[in-house]
Parts: sequence; structure tokens; C-alpha cells
Amino acid sequence: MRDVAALAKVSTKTVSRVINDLPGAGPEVVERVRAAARSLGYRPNLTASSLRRSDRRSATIGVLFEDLSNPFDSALLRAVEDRARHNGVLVLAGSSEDDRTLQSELLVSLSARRVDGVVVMAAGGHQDALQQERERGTPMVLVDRPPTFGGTDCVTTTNRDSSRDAVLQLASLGHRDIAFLGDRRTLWTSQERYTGYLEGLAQAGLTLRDELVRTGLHGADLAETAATELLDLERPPTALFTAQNLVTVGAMRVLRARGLHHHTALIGFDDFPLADMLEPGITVVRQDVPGIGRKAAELVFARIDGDTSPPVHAVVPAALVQRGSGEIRPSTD
Amino acid sequence: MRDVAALAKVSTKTVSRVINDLPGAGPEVVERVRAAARSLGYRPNLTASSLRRSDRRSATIGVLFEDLSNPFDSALLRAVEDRARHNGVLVLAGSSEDDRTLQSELLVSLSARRVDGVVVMAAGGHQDALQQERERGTPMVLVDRPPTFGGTDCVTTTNRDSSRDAVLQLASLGHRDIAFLGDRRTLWTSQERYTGYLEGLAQAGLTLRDELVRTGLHGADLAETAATELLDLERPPTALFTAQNLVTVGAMRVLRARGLHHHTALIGFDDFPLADMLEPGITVVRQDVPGIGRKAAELVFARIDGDTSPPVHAVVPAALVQRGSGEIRPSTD
DNA sequence: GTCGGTTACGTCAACGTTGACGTAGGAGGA
DNA sequence: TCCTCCTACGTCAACGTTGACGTAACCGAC
Repeated sequence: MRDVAALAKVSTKTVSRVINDLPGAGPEVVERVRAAARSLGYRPNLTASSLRRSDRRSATIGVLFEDLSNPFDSALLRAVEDRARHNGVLVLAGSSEDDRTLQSELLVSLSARRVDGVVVMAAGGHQDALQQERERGTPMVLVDRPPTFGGTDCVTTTNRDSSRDAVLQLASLGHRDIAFLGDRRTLWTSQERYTGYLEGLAQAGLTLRDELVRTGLHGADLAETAATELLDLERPPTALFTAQNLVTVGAMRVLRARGLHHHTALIGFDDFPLADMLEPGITVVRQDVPGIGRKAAELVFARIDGDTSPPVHAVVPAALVQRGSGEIRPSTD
Repeated sequence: MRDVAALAKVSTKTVSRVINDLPGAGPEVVERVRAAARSLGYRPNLTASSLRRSDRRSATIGVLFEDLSNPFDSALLRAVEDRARHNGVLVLAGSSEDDRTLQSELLVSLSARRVDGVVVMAAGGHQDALQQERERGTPMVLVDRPPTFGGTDCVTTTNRDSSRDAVLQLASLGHRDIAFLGDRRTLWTSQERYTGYLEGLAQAGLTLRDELVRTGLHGADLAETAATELLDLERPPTALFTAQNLVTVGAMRVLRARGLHHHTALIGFDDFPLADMLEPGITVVRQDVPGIGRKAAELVFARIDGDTSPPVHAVVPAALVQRGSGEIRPSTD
């Protein structure tokens, strides 16, 4: 910047004015400075600028999801990114791997870089680190899972209602033995979906069979094992409700391996690519992922802009997408 | 920091020493400073620190891919992120949407934040903005597509060789009419895969039928149209080589709609989730995405650490994964 | 002609941190 | 005893930028 000022024979302050399109620079000087900046390949230093400016904004937000390579997470990231770009804001992204220690470290890293706000998919268990960061004043929005502490916005989907609807659809087709396969119980979404499952059973007048409930299935492999065990029961389920997409994939693998994919009904929570291309197509509860991301980004930016209205828990509706697997009737033998 | 210093009754410089674990602070003082920092909730400001430090590192790198919600891109991002975390480095991520203007703007944004280096999936067409940034001294590694300018590392896969192998496999099964469906011709990968296709045909002693080549298929919809047209030919292809994953999906949809998925062979470039769950499973050329990401990250970090050896073009081998669709023989009617 | 107002600059200090360097006090050796 | 060296601090300035404020020149109005 000093070099540009010297070359254009003005003060650095005037260069600053030109760069930021502030008034107080004559047209001729503006042109001279622009030319000098171009010829020297000058790039303003945003970090220095934000250090000095009164608003102290870094025009950067942090995004802390479980696994950026997961389609759900990456679609969410993309939605947040689009909204951020719209505001001239860049995104620092990290994967917490659902590990509180790692999440906490990443949060400190983001904080050290003075991000203007964060969008977090909270790791399971206590949220002390998140709460602490929030209490330091960092604008924060939780996605997918709500905070266990107060004063913080979040965006989730209709986990319970949509799960209930899925179970009700299976029941209405005549299924009486509907299994629940869920992710780790520490996850709020898992619990909600399980509650929805229970509500669905109750509403349909079905009684819960405990041995048809398998949880703690983190990853497709564990889901495969669980599905295998379920199908080996003396009275196996005629329908499966899988409460997470990797679990759905694991269950599908087993059904397919046993040639049951046209006989055992399956509804999964969370859509996944090509679910429509399988035979049968997989009926799923589809979350509005871009909608969730957009909403989350809108909330952070509103808070960053000083919105002090009471915290919001936005719920973005999910929809049941019928593709075949969830419309299979129980075998009549 | 001043507050911490005041509370611990030392100078800010001593606080700095304690925070950075530098020698020159007595054990008692260290403890006092630590306690003060804790009680005040002090967080060092990395941007101010990097402004002042001599190495001028921001401990942040930029990642500029085409679309972060694309599974290929997000898997790559994750691999880079893992390697970065290992170095205590955070990742600023952006989607260029294969738009040079947008890519250039994002590059300027990254540069303004003084990232230590960038990993870029170059947008199609000229690479003036990339070259300019590179010439400013920013460590840069291109992934998926090589630079059109010199002095820059890149990591790609065996586009040509693997495409040739795919075509040779189809030819060895007896296919003589093998179609090529490719993405936009401005993309280097598209061109390479097409060249591999030509080499395969030549090596198998087959002659190229121009009407079996369709390119410029950006997205599954265009691929569907092209596949439909191909199958409507008087002498339709008995095998398809689809050179990008969305193109593969589009082609699959059409084959399925026409009931040809067990009769027309299909090999796609790039794996995608659940390709093994379809009927038939889709034979693909699978890139080693984590390997590419890891290598790219290693290269940037080496350059950031001052490695001045000649630029490298790393080639990470892809593998043909046989799942059924690529092993279909031509109908004998 | 004088005055208030505006425009187009410049000067200075500060944002939070650290490199360079200074200094006081104690340990150790000749 | 005196000098040297080391340790444990502190002081100062600077990184690149901008807010606050100053100032010189010019304009129009009375």
C-alpha cells in the first residue's frame, strides 16, 4: 500500500479511500491510484483492515459439520456458502467427526481467526464448548440438532412428525411388525425419530416389540449386522424404518442379499442420490437440505448484523417421497 | 491481551511468550498468566499475530472447487481438510461453478485474506487469473485438471489410460459400436477421456463412428437427451462409455426407461455412491479421490514450507471396478 | 472582502501482536 | 573482587490498514 501511495504520489490514506470507494478523492487522483495499484499488483490485506476497522468484521464465517464428505453435510455447506457469497463472505469449513474434543479445537481455531459467526452441527453429548463460545458473544446457529443451552438459534427438520408419518403409512398398508434401525442414541435426531416411530405405532394401535428396535448403528456396516439379526428373528419384521441414510444403505444391502427387497417394506430417513434408480425405488423422508442451509445462513447473518430478537428454532419441513419400497404390502402367507 | 497482562501484572510481551510457549518466562509467571487468560476467556488473535510475525503465515489455505456439493469435490475437500488439520491449518472453501469470473473473484477474496496457499480445480477456458495469482507467488496446486501455464504443481488421474482400458474391455467382449458420451469439451478431463476412447478403438481395430460421439453434456438432463438420440439411431450402440458421473446417471436412466439396462453395456468414468446396489451394478473407472486430495495437500504444504524443486505433475492411478454393466456382451441377434 | 461551508487531501495514532533490543539481577569463573 | 554470561523480564516499534481530526484551497453568498 505504501508502494502504491508512493507511486501515485499520494498518502496511504488516500489510497485507502480509493480502494474502498470512499468520497474525498478527486477523479484524477483516483485514476492515478488505480493505475499504480494495478501496475504493482496490489492486493488489500483484509486481515489488517479488519484489525483496524471499527466493526471488526472478517467477512468470514465458520462452518463446523460432522463430515464434509457426507452428501447431507456437503449439500448443507453448499447452501450456506451460496448465501454467504451473496454477502461477500467466505466460509472456513471443518469436519468435527462427531468428536467433542475435535469440535472444540476447531471452534478455538475459528475463534482465533475472528470469524464473524459459526454454523455448527453439534457433536453428540454435552455442548459445553459450544455454550462457552456462544457466551463469548460469537453469533452461532446450530443445524440438524438443537442446542442444550439457551439463547441460540437453530434449524432442524420435522424429525418426529415425518417419522410418525412414515410409520403410519407402513401401518396403513397392513404392516404390524415394523422395525426401527437408528443411529447412536446420543444424537438428538435419532431420539426424535425414535419418538416419532413410537408415536406412529401408538397412533396405529400397534404394540411395540422391543426386539425390533436397534440403535447405535453408526455406519452402514453396523446397520447390516443389525438388519441381519432382525431378519433372523423367529417373527421377523415385514417393514423397516431406517432412521439415517447410511443405515438405510446397510439395510438395503441385506434385503438385497436375501432377495427380500421386493417383499420387505423399507422407508428411510434422509434421501440419497440414486434412490430412485434402485429396484424398487427407495421411499424416503426427504429433508429440504438447501432450505435448511439457507435458513441457517440467514439466521447467522441476521445475528451478525445485530439482530437481537429472541432466539429462533426454525423447523424446515421434510416430505415423504414415495418410490416403491415404502409401498410394499406385507406378504399374505 | 492487555487485560490479561494487567491482571497477571506482567507486560503484554510476557503474555505473548507464555501463550506461544517461548522461553523466558518463569514458572510462577507462566502460571499466573495462564490463570489470568483463563479467567478472562482470552483468545489470541491469529490475524493480528500473522500480521506482525515474520513468516506472515495465516495457517489457512484456500480450496476452490467446482461445486462443493458434488460428491467428488466434497470427498476431495475432506481429504485436503484432513491433511490440513494435521498441520494445524484451516480451510477456506468455495465453489467456482466452473465460472471463470466467479473463480477469479473468489481467488481475490482468498488472496485478500492472505491464505498460505490454494488448491484449485481450474474452471474451463483460459487460466489467466490463476496464472496471475500464481505469479504473485501464492503456492498453488491444481487438481483434476492441469495448468495451461508453467511452474505449477498439479494432481490428476489416469484419464486417458483408464478410458482406453474401459473401451478395450468393451471391445474384447465383442462390442463394435461403442458410444462416447462426454462433458463439455472445454474440460481437459473430457478431452483426455475422449482421446483414451479413440486410442481404445484404434487399438481394438474398430473404426470411429462420428455419430456415436456426443459431448458438451453438462448435467444428467443433457446426457439423457443424448443417450435417447443414440439409442434411436438406425444402428444404435451396443455399449456406452460415459465420461463423467452425471452423464453416467443420465444414460442409466434412459437405459432403464427402455428396459435396455441388461442388454446395453455401460462403463462410466467416476464412481458414485450405490453404483453397486443397482441392477446390474455399474462398472466404473474409480479415481482414488482421497489419494488425489492427500497428494494435492502434501504438495501445497511442501511449497508453503519453501520447497522449490521443479513443479510436479502427479498422476494418481484410477482402477476399473467391474460390477456387471460393463461386462454385458452384445446381443447376438 | 469576509465568512461559513465544502472538497480534497494529509497526519497521527491505534487495532493486537511480536521481533529486536535493552536491562536488572544472580550465578559462576578467574 | 570484578567481569562475563545467562535468565527473566520490560520497552519500543512495526506489521497494513483506517478512524479521527487537521488544513489548505476554493466556492458562493452577503
